Amino acid sequence: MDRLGLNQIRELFLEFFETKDHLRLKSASLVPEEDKSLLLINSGMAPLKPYFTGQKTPPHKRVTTCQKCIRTPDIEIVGKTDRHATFFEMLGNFSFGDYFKVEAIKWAWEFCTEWLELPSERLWVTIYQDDDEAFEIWNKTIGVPNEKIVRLGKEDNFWEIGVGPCGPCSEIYYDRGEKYGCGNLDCKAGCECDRYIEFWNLVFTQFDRDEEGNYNKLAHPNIDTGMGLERMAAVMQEASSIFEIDTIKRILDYVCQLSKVRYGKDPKTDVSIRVITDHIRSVTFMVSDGILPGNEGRGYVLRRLLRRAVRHGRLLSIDNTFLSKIAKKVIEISKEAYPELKEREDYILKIIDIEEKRFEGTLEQGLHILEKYMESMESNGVLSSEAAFKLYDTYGFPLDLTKDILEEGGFTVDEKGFKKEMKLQQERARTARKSSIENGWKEEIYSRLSNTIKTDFIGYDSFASNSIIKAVIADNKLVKEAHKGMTINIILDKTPFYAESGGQVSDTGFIKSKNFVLEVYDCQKVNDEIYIHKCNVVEGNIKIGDTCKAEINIANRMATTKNHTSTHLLHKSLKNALGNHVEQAGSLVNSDRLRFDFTHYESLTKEEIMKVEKEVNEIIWKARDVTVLETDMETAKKMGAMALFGEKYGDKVRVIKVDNYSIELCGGTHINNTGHIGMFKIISENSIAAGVRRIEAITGEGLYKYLIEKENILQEINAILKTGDDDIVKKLDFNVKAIKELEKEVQQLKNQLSASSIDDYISNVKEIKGIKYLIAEVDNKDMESLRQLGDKLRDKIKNSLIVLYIKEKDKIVFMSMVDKSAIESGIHAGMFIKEITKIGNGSGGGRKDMAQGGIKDINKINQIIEVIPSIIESQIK
RNA sequence: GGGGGAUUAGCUCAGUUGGGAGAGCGCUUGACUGGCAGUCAAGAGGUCAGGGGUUCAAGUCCCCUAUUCUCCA
Repeated sequence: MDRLGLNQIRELFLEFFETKDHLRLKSASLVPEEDKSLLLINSGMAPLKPYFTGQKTPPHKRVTTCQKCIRTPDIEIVGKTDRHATFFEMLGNFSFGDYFKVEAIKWAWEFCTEWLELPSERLWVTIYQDDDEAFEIWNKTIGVPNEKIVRLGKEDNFWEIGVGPCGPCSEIYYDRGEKYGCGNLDCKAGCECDRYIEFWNLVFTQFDRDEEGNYNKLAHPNIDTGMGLERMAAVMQEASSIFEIDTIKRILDYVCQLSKVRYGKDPKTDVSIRVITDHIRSVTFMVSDGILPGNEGRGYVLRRLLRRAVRHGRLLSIDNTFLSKIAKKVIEISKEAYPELKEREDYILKIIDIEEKRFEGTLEQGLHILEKYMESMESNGVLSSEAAFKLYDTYGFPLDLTKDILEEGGFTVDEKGFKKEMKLQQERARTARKSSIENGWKEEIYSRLSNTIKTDFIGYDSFASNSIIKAVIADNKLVKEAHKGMTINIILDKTPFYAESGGQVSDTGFIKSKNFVLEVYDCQKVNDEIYIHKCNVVEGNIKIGDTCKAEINIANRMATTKNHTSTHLLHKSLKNALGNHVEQAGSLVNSDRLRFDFTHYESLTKEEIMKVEKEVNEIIWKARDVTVLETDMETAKKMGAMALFGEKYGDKVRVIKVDNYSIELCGGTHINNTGHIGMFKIISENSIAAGVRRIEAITGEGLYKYLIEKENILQEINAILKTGDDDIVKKLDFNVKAIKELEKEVQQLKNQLSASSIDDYISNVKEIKGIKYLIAEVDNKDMESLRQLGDKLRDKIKNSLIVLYIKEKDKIVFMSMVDKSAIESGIHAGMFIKEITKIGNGSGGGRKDMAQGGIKDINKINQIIEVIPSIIESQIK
């Protein structure tokens, strides 16, 4: 047995199954394409599901893959054990209704013993307890001795998930030798201890479980096998943990080199080293598949992995940003099998860097808050679970960090309470999810249809077609006919209607015959094979088999088409202006405008926007030719075509080429010369998520309308300001300045006015028990000037209580001020206002020296004036 | 999808039971000054995210919306 490297084993496996007439497929993206039930690809067969369920026809009946996978449920354990990892690769061979048990078992054995040269005496197998067929093959055909075939129950060796295809499994184990064993007499394959390691699982999908729980035999059973590449490598290299496998070890060593911490010295730091080693692999691959750190879904998984890695980096006292350096190592090691890593290297490193820096900000904020908490804590105090949880939940500050810092200050934290809060939070989320999970499965009807009907799309060249109605669907059921007033879905044999995809909205239009008129408001496609026209029956009756004329709204299509070609120009121009890290992250193209989301780490400057806009317009004005050609993926890539993250491309791809400027894969509709676009204008630029910007732009007729709108506004302004376009800015500037100056002047005059009238007010001052008091109505004043007047009066009159009021339509507002010496005598403005406003059915309050209040019953003002002396008297000490 | 925060001057942020919008930095002006963020003084700068409500009175309380951060799924 050779000590094969991980990369060698992968290649051997794929080659082996190629010799058995398997088609080698590239690893699918970690982002599931059509499976909404899955967050991330977590097994080798996950991306092939549609082939197993019959939804899609596989390109070949025998397939072999090496699939990148991510699993995070055990994230807390990773680093603490030898085997757990969030990222792993799964080798698999698959049969879609072709070969079955005999071949699957035979080839698995052949590969292990002849290609990998594993000694057969070390191999054990397990089977499902009732699967005698598998036993016969292992025992009779292969020659595995009776005692090395272990029968296991449903829990271990029967694969099923709810309803659907399922079946028994058979696993192959490797015996690492007695020294790893538990010593029990009945220790054998399947034992919990570390002696027997399972590395290959063969699933024989031979049943279909229905809703009543019956297992119905499948006419064409499938084979689905999975072999953990890391586990296999561990066996081949006699590694005691996955972290000692050649490729992974290189990453681990690099972590040690960066942190200057030796591996194997301290169990605590070892955990951190392993966590970083594992997590960075997940992070690098996730980013390369277009996932961005965020607050939900996959983005959140990514963020959590990345931040955990940073956190452990700090535990190793790495204090500068380091993750992207390790990511670079990952790329270097895995680029042969996953060329997308190298292709997007700059981008991947940039995104990781940004997120790591962002996390630093989060930590700083949390630290600030924690310090505040600590200031108000007694020595040896315990931080409440609420406070700790809030730090974690709201500010993203890790608990272990909270603990460490508290410890340094001699404090502790209520961890039990924290866990309780965490549980509550999880339950809240779970119950909320349950109530929203009940949709889906409605598309099933179309998946079945796609086996019998196909729609021919002719809309690239024509706007109308003579078609035949192949299916009519109403209320999610197939019907034979429909009539006026119904909302139905129609499938045609051929159609000019573009179905929504690649961001471009669907065509609208009409389907007509002498018997009926249908208005098409939307068009969607299923499996790229059937086009579903959503329509209202405007007139007449329609039935299957009718011939008809399908016509799209041409003006709409043309406007949309212009916007779509502009989107390509924008994409290229952004790359030119900002750099190669710019990747499309979403787009919407309709007849009104285009919306383009792309990865970029900061807002665009005005200059950048203008530069981008100008470049696009120059291509338009130079009237460059746009050509479309169909080719295969290989050739397209060689031509340098930009392809999108997560976008699925078939064997044949369309390449849209704008002269020598832009070249991009795209299934949308395009004009044949950029001149038709007329003109291009960016109307907004903003952020929609961390690291993702959104640009909205308009072209052609839409832009013309936009200009007219702006012109109208300008004319209105001109009319109001009585100026022409040339002077408008000057005039407006002048007016704004003039208004400010006038306001100032008014304020000054008001002050002067009240100053001059101050003497009048003073002449009305009365006195009781040594306290001078004044109550006066003030005209045409706001609260601000009331206060200023009050200030002045109070400063002028010693030992005083000032009460000023404004009469409004249905209320009176009071303001009261008391000077320092009067306060010493016991006068309290707040209490005073409370007393007098009570009389007039109002309320109020404030401080000793200043208070406000109001009444609703304005007739009570005289009564209030009368009682003032007695209130003052009662307050004097 | 669910929960918890945040949004106040150009920037970083204070703002007590609701009662007079603030600090530091930056900016402008002036004076002083051979020093590493020079010193001192004066000044400009605010739709307290937007909208609605409660109240005599809302930056502050309640509701909605937007943006953003964060946790959970």
